[in-house]
This record gives sequence, structure tokens and C-alpha cells, in this order.
Amino acid sequence: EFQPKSKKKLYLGFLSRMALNDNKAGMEGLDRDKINKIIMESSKGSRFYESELKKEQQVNHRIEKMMLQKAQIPEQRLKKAQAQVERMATELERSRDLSRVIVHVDMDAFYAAVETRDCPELKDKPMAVGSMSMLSTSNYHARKYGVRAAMPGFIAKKLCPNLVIVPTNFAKYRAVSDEVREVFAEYDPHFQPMSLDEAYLDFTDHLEQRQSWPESSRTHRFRASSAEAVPEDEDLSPVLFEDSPSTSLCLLDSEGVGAAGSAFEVFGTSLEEAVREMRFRIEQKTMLTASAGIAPNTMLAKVCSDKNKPNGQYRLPSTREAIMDFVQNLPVRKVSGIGKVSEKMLNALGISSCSHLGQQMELLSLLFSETAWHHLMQVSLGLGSTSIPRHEERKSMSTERTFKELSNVEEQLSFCRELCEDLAEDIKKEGLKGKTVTLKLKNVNFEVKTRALTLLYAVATVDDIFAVAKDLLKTEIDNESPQPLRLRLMGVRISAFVSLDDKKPLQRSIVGFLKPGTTDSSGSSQGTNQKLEKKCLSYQSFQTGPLACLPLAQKCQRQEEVPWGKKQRGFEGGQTSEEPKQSFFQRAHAKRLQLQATNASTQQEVHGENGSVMTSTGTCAEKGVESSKEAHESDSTASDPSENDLVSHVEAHASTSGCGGTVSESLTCPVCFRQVETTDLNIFNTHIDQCLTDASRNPNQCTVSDSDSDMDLEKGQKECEEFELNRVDPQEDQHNLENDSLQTILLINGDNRTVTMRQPQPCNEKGPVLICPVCQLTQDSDDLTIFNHHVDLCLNQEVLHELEGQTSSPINPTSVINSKAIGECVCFI
DNA sequence: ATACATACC
DNA sequence: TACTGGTATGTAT
Repeated sequence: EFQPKSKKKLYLGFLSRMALNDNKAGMEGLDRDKINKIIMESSKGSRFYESELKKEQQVNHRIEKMMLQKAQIPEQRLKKAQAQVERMATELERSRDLSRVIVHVDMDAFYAAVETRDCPELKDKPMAVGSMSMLSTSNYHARKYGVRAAMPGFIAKKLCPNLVIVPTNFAKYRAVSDEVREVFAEYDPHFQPMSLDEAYLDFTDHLEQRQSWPESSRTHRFRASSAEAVPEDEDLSPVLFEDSPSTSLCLLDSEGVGAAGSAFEVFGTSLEEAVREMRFRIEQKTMLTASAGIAPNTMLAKVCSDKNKPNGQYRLPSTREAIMDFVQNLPVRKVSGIGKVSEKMLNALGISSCSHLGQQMELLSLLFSETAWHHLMQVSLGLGSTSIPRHEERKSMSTERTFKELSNVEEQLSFCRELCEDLAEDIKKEGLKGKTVTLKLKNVNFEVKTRALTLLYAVATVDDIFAVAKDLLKTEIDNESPQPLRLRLMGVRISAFVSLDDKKPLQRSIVGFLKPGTTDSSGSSQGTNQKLEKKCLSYQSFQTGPLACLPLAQKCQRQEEVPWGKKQRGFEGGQTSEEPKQSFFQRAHAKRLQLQATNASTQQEVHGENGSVMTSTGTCAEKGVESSKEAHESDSTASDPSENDLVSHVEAHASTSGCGGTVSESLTCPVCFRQVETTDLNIFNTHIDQCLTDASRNPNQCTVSDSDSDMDLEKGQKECEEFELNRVDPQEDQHNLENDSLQTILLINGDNRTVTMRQPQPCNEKGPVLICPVCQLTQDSDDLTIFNHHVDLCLNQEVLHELEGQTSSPINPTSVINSKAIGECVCFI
């Protein structure tokens, strides 16, 4: 193979992933070799080191695979990719928006700065915040020794024996952070905090207003007392001249108007002045400095804020030329989102700066996933989000802890319970409930495992969470026995949250679907509509779903007595037993298999299935086999909230020959709406399975498919085709799936967001026929406004119905929608 | 849906 | 002695 590389690695004798990361500010001109030597010597032979070695090898393997793939790319394919890349570049270029002013603000060595402020003796010493095990941040003195965030304290001590390590005090940092945020809010009330010490702001509006501001509004006072303790005088933002009789001393030098001794500083109306003013005010308020980056998008602003750190700012002019210049020499690693591994992979391709990115984009488009290379493409063009995304709702909550080896089962279980208690407490504060519980384990060799289980209903209590976590943990223990699990960390996470104020899963997603301004605001010039479309699709699959409810028999794991932890919750509260069940898809699939097994293609009898499912309440229920007759009669009763599925839907149709009363020779797939020329339910079900898989994998049926309008493959391109076949490319699936007979319908939502949905193509001569995706009825009008109005009504009706029915015991959301849809119309056959 | 990896602070 | 903890997202199955 390629000799020099491995030799070099041997010679250097350390892992790249462990070596000093001197990417950050304050790390220039260090004796890297010496530092790396110390780092290596401190780690060598440890379990951690071994683990890193293993990970390194995995990455290397990935890179080898990539290089191999690269070697197999035919010239032809590269050319084709080049054309495609260029087209996309043009498209992106066209959408370039230079009109916004985005500022990224980042406090300098935040935690360390706070501690130094409150303990001036630290000022001239190398110090770091954290523990002997791990440092959160270090001051600039310490950085000169190679001491930096994410480095364990004991290694830092070797690098810098005089290092002072101060324990973290998050409450304090939070309080300071709040003060800083008050200043942010004055410039952009919608700013987005990224952490305690940094945020993105959109300065566009402030800047415009500022132009007409009087000088008094741009004048700010130096803090009254500079040397000693700091009472936070909560002042009204712009301090006016008249307000300040105090002959405050001014130790700081102002670079502007006032000579030393002036108690004020007047800031100009320019962008730089505005940002400087904001930083000034932060400093006056907190005695801490911040750095800022100013650019037309978030990606660039982020990079810029690092440029003149600490206590500086950098503005990248909003011209294409300036941006391209800036980006050319930018090391890829500086870009947010490109980390150690991506950097290494890119380096292997000879890419270290963004200029290289642009030069090799064709290659990247063939070697990297679509999302990955699109991101790289944007980076290479200096593009990024031009708006500050509204703060998204949280998607998960977790807690985890590292400890000395824990091998005893009882201890592991009781620790698990403690974690669940903590988590339940946190989750309660935000009033959340989640359906997915994930257990995280790390053994003493630093190998990490996660095990998750998704319930049908959201949970929030300690008992419910623990019931799941415990089960997951016990499974792992059992799997390993007779060896014990030798753990060094355990964590519990909850996700798949359901509405803020409880109960009905899905309720919020429907409301969110209708509510203006709730979803979008990704604002980034591209890739915007993904989530929306996903929502649409899943909505679609819900509303096209089952006709009847066939409950599945479930067998539950026996629940043993638990010697650890609290008593399990029983039925005292008259509580319905909440049974975690398999997912809709799992169940549909399981039933399908069963159907095939029993060869009951035309038979309507469906037996319960025997998946072992635990209960969160510690109960064990054995449900009997339900007949399809029952199922047909009772569409989703309150007592049985199990989900409908496509199988029952299909069976229903098969047996009733469709609503129209005509027996048809083909079945219509409720997902893709295409006719499937069969009456064999097994075949049909297989088709639906495939559709569901495709749909969930491929929510964007309507992407700006630049992908392959150039699919006019000439014959000599066999090479190309072979290459394509070997690739794992979602794009390809996409147009394979598509679409001779599909068309796109635009739904203009209440808040003017455009939603695209796939629809079948019942076209007449005049043009597209509009079909309501909710009630499935063909609409007379081809006026989109009228059509949208109708859809709105339909959707609203759904929600109203759901809200009405809310007081009753849990009804599966799917059934709610389905029964509704079914009640109103819908026949697929 | 689940597991694992990557990334950021 | 000692290599985090919290959240999000991408990739693969």
C-alpha cells in the first residue's frame, strides 16, 4: 500500500484523535511535539487509550473503504457528477442572500473568566475549570501550555504543574449568562442561545433602527465601581447623560470619544459600532469580555467570532467576493459541523481548506452522503443559514453519570433507579412525557451501548421510566451473564415527547401542523421543507390507514419482585394498565408474517402474536385472540387502544368488496395510491410494506430534483451504471420509486408555508384534479385557494373531533384519525 | 425503530 | 487515581 503514511504514523507514535487539538483560539505557536509526547505518555496503556486506538482503527477503516471507492469511480461518472455539482452551485448561487446581518457572540473562556473575576488572585495564573478528571475550559495562560477544554485535569497538570483547577459552579455561570442574554435581547429579542456562553443574533433590524437613534441612545456608561465587588445595578438600557451624577472613575480606556477619565462612551451608528457597543455593555455589566463575528450568515459569523478572539470582533463584508476570498483559505476544521473525523476523511482526499472543497466537489458528491456533501457544498460557497432559527422544542432529555467500576447487579439496578428519579424530576419541571426510553451503558473498556424501547404511550413518572430502563438493563445483564457487566457509566434518556400538556400522542403534531409559524423558520436558503414534508407524509399514512381495529394479543414478560428500589405501582389509582407495545409498523409486519405463515390470505382470522412485551406498570396481561368480526365492529374502542393497521384495513376491503359495492380486480395502495394488480392480500401487503419503508426513508418526494434530469445515459456508460449499483445512494432510491403517474399538489398552509404532497394522478384533460389529502374526496374546483380552504376545514375538523373526545380514556391517535377519515369517505378500492 | 457514531459546548 | 455530561443529528440496519 501507501508506505509513507503508515511509516509516518509509526514514527509519530500517537493517535491523531488523542493529539492536542490546537484548533482553538489561544493555541498558536505551542510546542506541539512536546505537548503531544506528554499527552501520550500520560495515556499510554490505559483502557481509555486502548479504546481510542480501536476507534481510530475504525475511522481508518472507513477511510480505506472510501479510498477504495474513490479508485473505482469511472471518469465518466465523475464528469457527470461535475455537471450536476455545477448545476447545483448555480442554483445555490442564485439563492445567495447577502441582505442579513448575523452576529455570533462568544464569551471568552467563559467559565474560567467568571472564576477569575470572582477571585482576582487567579488573574495571572494558569487556571482551568473542572476537575482532575475533566476540564471544561482553561484561561489563556493555561492554553499556552496546551491545557484546554475536554482535557482531563491530571494530564493538564503534567503539562502545566502550576495549573490551578477550580471546580465548576454552573449556577453561577447560568446567572452570569442571564445577564449577558439581557444585553443580547436589546439587539435581537429573538436571539438564539447556543449554550451559556454563546449566541446567534440577527442584527438586521437593530441596525436599521439604529440609524435614526439619537446619540443619547448610543451612549453608555462605564461601570460605576471598577475595582471592587459588583452590585448589579440593573439599569435601563441606554444610560442617558442626565441620569448619571456619579463621578465614577474610569480605569478602562475608551478608544473613542472620551479621553481617559470620561465616564461615557458614545457609539456610532455603523454595524461595527453597534456590535462593539454590545460587547462593551456586556463587559460593563459582567466584567467579562466577549468576541463577535459579523457576517451575512450563521456559518460565517461563527467562524468570524473566533478570528479576533479574545475580546475582539471581525466583520466579513457582505459581498460575494469577500466571502469567497475568506472561505478559500479557511481550514475545513474551523467550520461548525466538521469535526475530527470528517476532517480526517477530507484530509485523506487531500482536502484541508475550503478551497479544496470546491475543487473536489464532484468527488465528494460521489463519496459522501447527500446531506453531507450538500453541507460541504454550502460551506465551499460560503453559504449558511441567513436567519436565526426559532428555538426548537427539546427532543430528548437525559442524565448520565460516570463512576468507579460498578459490577454488582443490585447496585447497578439501584443506580439505574436513581438516574430515573433524577430524570423524572427534570422531566416533570418541563411537563413532558416521552414514549422512548433509552438506557446507555459504558463498560470499563469505554465501550458504549445504548438500548431503547418505544412505548405506545408517553410516560413521565419514575416508576414508568424505571420499569423500562430496568428491563433494558436486566436484558443486558442476562446477555452477559455469567460475566457481570463492568460498568463505568450509566445513563437514561427519554425522547419521543408528546404534547406539552399531556395525554394524546399526536395531538400536538396535528395542532402544530395547523398552527402558523410553528414548524418552519429553518430559514436557511435550502433544505427548508424537509420536516414539513415528513409531517405531511406521516400524516398521510395515518389518514389513509386502517379501517378497523384488530387488537393483537400480547404476551407479557413476567414481572419479578424487585428487591431494589421502590415498590412498583399497582392498580390502586384505577389506572389503566399502560402496555408498551410494538410499533405500528412492527405490528403490521408481524401480523403480515403471521398471515403468510397461516396461509390465510382470504381468511379473516388473525391470531395474536407472541412477541414478548414488558409492561411499564408491572402487570402482566394476556390477551385473547380477537376475531376479525369483533375488530370490524368495534373501530377502536376505548378499552382497547391498540393500533389499527394496514392489514386489517386490507382485510376489511377484501371482505366487503369496497365501499362502492363493486368488486375490483386490483387494490389501491393507501400509501402510493397506485393500483396493484392483484387480489392476493399477501402480495398487496408486501407492496404496502415496501411503500411504507420507502416513504419513511424518503420523505421528500418533491425535492428540487436536480438529481437526475440528466439521466439520459448514453449507452457507453455501463461502467457508470455499475458504479451506481454499488453505491448506497438515497437519491437513486428516490427516483426509482418515482413516479410515472404521480404529480405534485401544492398546499398552501395557513401560514403561507408551502407543503408538497404526493398524489395520484387522476388527470383529466383540463389538468390536475385536486384531491383532499384528508378526506380523500376529489374536489370540484381547481382553484388552489378554494382547495386549500377545504383542506383547512378538513384538518380543523379532525382536530376538533380529537379535542372533543379527549376526556375519554386513551384512544389511539391513529384510530381517531382513521375512524374519522373512514367515517367521512375514503374507499381505496 | 434501534444502535452507533459524530459533533458541539 | 483520574478521560465528562447534555443534546442533536447523521448513518446503517
